Amino acid sequence: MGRQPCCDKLGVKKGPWTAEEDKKLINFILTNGQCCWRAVPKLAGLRRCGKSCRLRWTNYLRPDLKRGLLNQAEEQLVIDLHARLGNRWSKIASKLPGRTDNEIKNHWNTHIKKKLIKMGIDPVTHEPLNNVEKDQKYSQSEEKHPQPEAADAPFTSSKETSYSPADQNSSSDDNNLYENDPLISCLFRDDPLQMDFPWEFPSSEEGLATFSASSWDPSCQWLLDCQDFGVHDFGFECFNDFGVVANRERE
DNA sequence: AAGGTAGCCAACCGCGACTAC
DNA sequence: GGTAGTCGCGGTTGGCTACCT
Repeated sequence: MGRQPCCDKLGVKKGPWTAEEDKKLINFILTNGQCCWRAVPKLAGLRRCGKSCRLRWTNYLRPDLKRGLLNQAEEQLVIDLHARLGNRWSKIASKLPGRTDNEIKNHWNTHIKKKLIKMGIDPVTHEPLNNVEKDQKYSQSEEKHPQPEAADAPFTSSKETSYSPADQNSSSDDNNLYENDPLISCLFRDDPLQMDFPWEFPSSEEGLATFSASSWDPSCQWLLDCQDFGVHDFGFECFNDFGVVANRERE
């Protein structure tokens, strides 16, 4: 016999999360850590699927999340990584601290894609749109993603090698394919990309605030983020408690 | 002011890989 | 070794908001 089903569809709530549900989930994770997602809803007293809990946590409630639009440097990095990896959003997100794959995917589809098209660059192949049209005429039976030429791809680095987004299905050969590119090879190590530029983002009324990615302190951002996702609805008392719990755990 | 449209984003769905039984 | 559950990922959708006519 296998395992039990992830959730018994009956009685499982769907749709937007309420402040109360968020509170329960946050409280549970901060107290118990991320364990088996299947068990989370039951243990946390939620009528949700474990899958839904995981998504809510990773995409919205995680204390180390950055809120707000991607800055220019992040956007450039996303474009660069997408040129090499294609739609492997989780891989791309793993190199952008505080950003989720969902967030990057949304940003790509709503902002970057349009920007690139406006600039005459095909967002799939990262080639100039004219070239893409020509390629499609010449080789309709060939691969969907022609190999980008380094000189023609304005958003790719000078260290361009022979991979393309078309390689995205060849997961087992990733290491071999990308080992010559420092940027890509770092994706297959556990450590996040060390960016030597500071994160810059507009802080409400003080112009630009800067902080370095390496000095990232989740506990600080956690407190700042409370305002961002409408924590007022939760009641601040509970978040004071979370802060205490989180700090205790760190000690 | 009201209705229509476009943009944005949180959340869901379905699939594949992995793994427990 | 086969079956079935879990997890994570990428694609898609639906609802809310802002903007336009």
